[in-house]
Amino acid sequence: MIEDVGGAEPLPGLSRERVLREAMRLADEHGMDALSMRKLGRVLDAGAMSLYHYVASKEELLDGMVDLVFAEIELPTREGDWREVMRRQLASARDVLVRHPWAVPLMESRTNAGPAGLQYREAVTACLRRAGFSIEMTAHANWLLSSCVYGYVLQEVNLPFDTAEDLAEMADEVYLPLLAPDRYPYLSETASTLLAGGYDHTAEFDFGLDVVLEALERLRVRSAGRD
Amino acid sequence: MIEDVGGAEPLPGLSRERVLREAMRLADEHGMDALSMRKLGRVLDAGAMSLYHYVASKEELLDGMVDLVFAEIELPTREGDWREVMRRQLASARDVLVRHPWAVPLMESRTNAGPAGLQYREAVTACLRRAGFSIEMTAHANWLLSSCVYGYVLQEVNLPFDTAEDLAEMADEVYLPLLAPDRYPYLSETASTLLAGGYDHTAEFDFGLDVVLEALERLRVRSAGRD
DNA sequence: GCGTACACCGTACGACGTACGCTGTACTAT
DNA sequence: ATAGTACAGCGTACGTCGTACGGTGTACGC
Repeated sequence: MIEDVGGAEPLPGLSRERVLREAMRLADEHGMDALSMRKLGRVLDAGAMSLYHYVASKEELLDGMVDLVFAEIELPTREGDWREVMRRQLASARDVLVRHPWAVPLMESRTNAGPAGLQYREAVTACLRRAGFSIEMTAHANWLLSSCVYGYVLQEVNLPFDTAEDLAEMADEVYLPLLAPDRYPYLSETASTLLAGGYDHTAEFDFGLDVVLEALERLRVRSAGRD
Repeated sequence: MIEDVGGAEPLPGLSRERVLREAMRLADEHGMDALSMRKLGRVLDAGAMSLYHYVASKEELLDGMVDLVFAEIELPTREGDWREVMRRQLASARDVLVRHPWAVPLMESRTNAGPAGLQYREAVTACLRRAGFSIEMTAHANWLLSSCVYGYVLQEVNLPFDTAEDLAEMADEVYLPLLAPDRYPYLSETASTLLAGGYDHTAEFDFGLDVVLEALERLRVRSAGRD
């Protein structure tokens, strides 16, 4: 059967690229639960089994999606203060992961890094090494910074509100009753304060990142002075 | 039908407690994929549908499991230097999460904190507040420390080896071919070095934690001096 | 004109979560 | 004693999932 190449829509037949892209779109818009081979096929005007010409299995599809996510993250630039460079880079990583929240748990259970994932890690490692960190310290820093991003996004996508208004709306109905002050005095104190002052995901992220970057800088300078 | 109370095995009929415990055992031993209502029922000598008398849905079952995991984490003690207390506490958290790796992605997609989860967060918040952190700074510290633990465990359970021997074994077959030095010079440099020196998950965790704790202590002292 | 390769699909199998309605037992009110 | 009610547990069935398998038609080399 010949491919229907009539429409103005992007229908250049199937391709691995198109399959992965559409899978990402489905996951972004309707969540990971909505991503089934049948639904993906339907979106692509194809049968479920046709997809298996481009991905070996659903697992491999997920691997590919994760790699596409890595490819979206800005790589560290080559010049500039390493802290500034990493700040920009990690902000981009957070951005991308928040935009594709399904990717975080996926990265966790996935062992096979794709080319984009490898290139990403290579670039970050390179940035730290060029800044003067030793190999061991680079490994430490790499771990710590990645932890912050992963952990932060994990927490951000978890919270059931996106904006300060959402938060204020939910507070009365859900949070305050849950956090009875007599049972959870400290939590409820914190909740009230944050509620009053507004809550900004980005500010929270930047603050933590700053603490870590400055601490690492101190270690870098100290070890450099010892050379 | 009367319950068969003959055997020496722990068979006190069904109960929410028993259902949750057995679900955890299944997930621990055979992974999250193996946790289905049918299999869980079989392990409990019951039909799948009987479980629905103790959990409203599989989602609620997962909520309960997550809360049991929180309950396993040691709470911070009341006295001692806050850094030492938190170090112990977070080490316990890492320990528990590595023992139940399925819990990490679960915590991510779960909005409803159970009593143990709330109590855990309350205790950590209390510890930081009593150490002298402001409400805002406590929130920051809480976020940062949690991120480290989550992110760290995310990375640890990801790595396909547990011990240094495992790593050495896999290295030749998998890592070194993957990390071609001409394409990924920095990564392969790091891999060789870490391989030669051995790799210790605990040391890596402790190092990063120390960096963060010391940085937070500096902030605490500085703000205390301003009072 | 024929053979082969390939893109694609329909069907089917065994798993899954769970809605529904049926059992048999235990307890309470009369 | 009897009837009524509540409840623990189960069997069956529906619609979903991933995917193995065996088609079917078109394109192209000989």
